[in-house]
Amino acid sequence: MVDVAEMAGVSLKTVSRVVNDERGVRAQTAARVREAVTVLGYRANDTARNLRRRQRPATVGLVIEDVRNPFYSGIARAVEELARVHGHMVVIANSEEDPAAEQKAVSTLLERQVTGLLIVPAGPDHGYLLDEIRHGTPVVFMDRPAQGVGADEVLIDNVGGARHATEHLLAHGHRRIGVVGDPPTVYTVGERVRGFREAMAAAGVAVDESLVRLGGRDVVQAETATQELLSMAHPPTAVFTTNNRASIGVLRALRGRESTFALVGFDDFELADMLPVPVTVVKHDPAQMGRAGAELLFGRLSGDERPPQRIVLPTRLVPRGSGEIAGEPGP
Amino acid sequence: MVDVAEMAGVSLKTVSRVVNDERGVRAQTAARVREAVTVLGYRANDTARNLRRRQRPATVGLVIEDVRNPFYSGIARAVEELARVHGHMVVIANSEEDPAAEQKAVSTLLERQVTGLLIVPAGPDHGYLLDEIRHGTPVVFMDRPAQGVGADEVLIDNVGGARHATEHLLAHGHRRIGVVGDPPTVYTVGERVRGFREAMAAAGVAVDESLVRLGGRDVVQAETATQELLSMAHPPTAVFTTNNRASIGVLRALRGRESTFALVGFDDFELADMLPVPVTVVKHDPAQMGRAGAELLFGRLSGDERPPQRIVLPTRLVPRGSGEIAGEPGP
DNA sequence: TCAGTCGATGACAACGTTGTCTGCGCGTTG
DNA sequence: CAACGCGCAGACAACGTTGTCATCGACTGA
Repeated sequence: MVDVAEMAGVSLKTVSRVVNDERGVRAQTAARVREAVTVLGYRANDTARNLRRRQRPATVGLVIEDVRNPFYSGIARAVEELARVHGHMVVIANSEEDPAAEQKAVSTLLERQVTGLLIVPAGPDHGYLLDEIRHGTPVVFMDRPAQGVGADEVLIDNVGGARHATEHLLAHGHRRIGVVGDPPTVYTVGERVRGFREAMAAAGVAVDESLVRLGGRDVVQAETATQELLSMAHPPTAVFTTNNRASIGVLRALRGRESTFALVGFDDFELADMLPVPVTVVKHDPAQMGRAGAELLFGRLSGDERPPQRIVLPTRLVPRGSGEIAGEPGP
Repeated sequence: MVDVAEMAGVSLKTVSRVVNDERGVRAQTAARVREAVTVLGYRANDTARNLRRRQRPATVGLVIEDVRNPFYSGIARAVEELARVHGHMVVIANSEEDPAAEQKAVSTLLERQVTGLLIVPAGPDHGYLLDEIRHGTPVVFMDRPAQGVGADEVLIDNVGGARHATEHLLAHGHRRIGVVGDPPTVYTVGERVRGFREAMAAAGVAVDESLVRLGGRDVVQAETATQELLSMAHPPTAVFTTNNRASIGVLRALRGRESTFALVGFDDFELADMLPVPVTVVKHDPAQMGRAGAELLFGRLSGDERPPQRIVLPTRLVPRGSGEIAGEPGP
């Protein structure tokens, strides 16, 4: 900047005025400055500018489990789009569902002075964010609520979606319905299992606990769980999967087997409709979640002072075939 | 920080020493400072620290086309992992294959003082980065080379992969082979089409240009192109797709049709092996590309002064069925 | 003609840190 | 006992900007 000022024969402040498009500089002077800027390849230093202006870098932090999961990349994309509109960039951190990693990421993000945080919580407690939130850093939790903090949340109707899925299977005569998915300690899984149990109870059907296989964290573990189910003396006639990874694991286990079962999965996934038996799913829109979260965040940044909001997004059952396989005739 | 200093009854510098784990502070004093830090919820201001230390925020910029494409999210994830190891965060920008958007993103990233840039180039010319690179900001181009700049590049063996794909189809008797994909102005598409033509020429088979349908940018357009191919008087007996989006478009168009053709697609994709006719693909590893790019970048940051490197990653043909459909007997 | 005004520009300080240098008190050494 | 070294702590300046205020010349209007 000093070089530019010297070359243009003006003061630092005038250069500052020109690069910031402030008024009060003669056109001729401005032109001289601009020339020097291009010649010297000067670029304003955002760090110094932010320090001086006592503002934070226009960056929001997004903490998710894994970008490779289409659910999260859908969220990430939507957040990025809205952020761009608001002149912000997005820093993505993968928590890998590990509370320690999440906390580490959040803390680094905070030191980096991000203006706001969008978090898919992995840890059980977010009290450690209380101070930050009180100090004015807006935080929005997505997909799962946070414990120990009052903050904006964007969730989906997990219980309702799971209930619909289960009712769908029940309607097709199924009574021995299994569940395959992640550990029930994961909020969404817990809720979805709850929806499943509610629907079963409402139909007066007892849940055979040996058919509930929760705990796998990836496709392979879901596959293994399914193989175990299939090799039981009385295998289930239908299965509800708690998320897209589990659905795919189940499908892999099912492939080539003669024995099969009906399936309804939570989360839609690409090509679900193109498989030999198209997969019936509980669909929802990751982009909608990302948008809603980002909107809340930027709303807070522009002065929205309402009490913490909770947005619950709808789900929709998309029947495609795999859930319509008939079970044994009911009693 | 002043508050902390006051509360602990020490000078600013001593607080600084404590939070930075510098030696030269009595244990007792340090404890007092640390207490004040927790009580007041003090967090070091990275902006000011970076300014003072004349260093840039430990952040790398990643410019890709769209995180939702598994190819890019695979890259993103690998980059993030390596970045974390090096204490860096990753800012992701989606260029949407638009040169203007790319340049805008790069420029913002640069103002943000990122320490390095990983770019999947959308624009044809990257001369505008020359200055930056000369000024010491390391830039690595991924998936496509950059014009007008000497910088590190990580590519895949597009020509070789496409040649293998084509040879595979030729070996199964196909002569009327079509191509569906993005505009050939996209570097990778151009290269893959080149590989296709080379293999055809080597086999002495003329390319029927009416079967080459390049220009679609998404699944839907590939689907349309395929429908056009299928409704021709002499439809192709096989098709080579230049990327995963195109492959999926083709598959969608093919579904439910009686008429079909053999297919080999560039890029692997999830569930490709689970479809009614498992899809033969030219496979490569996005994570490997992300890692290689990030390794180059961090190498530069730690003083690697070699001339610009070009890494070319291998591809592998994975026969799954869709490419093994027999064509008309050759002459 | 002269006070008053306005537009253009610059001097200076400050943003929150940290590197450098200095100072103090105490223990060691010849 | 003087000289020295060492551990600990603080004063000060500077990182690259920009907000504030001052300055200066020219122009306006009575």
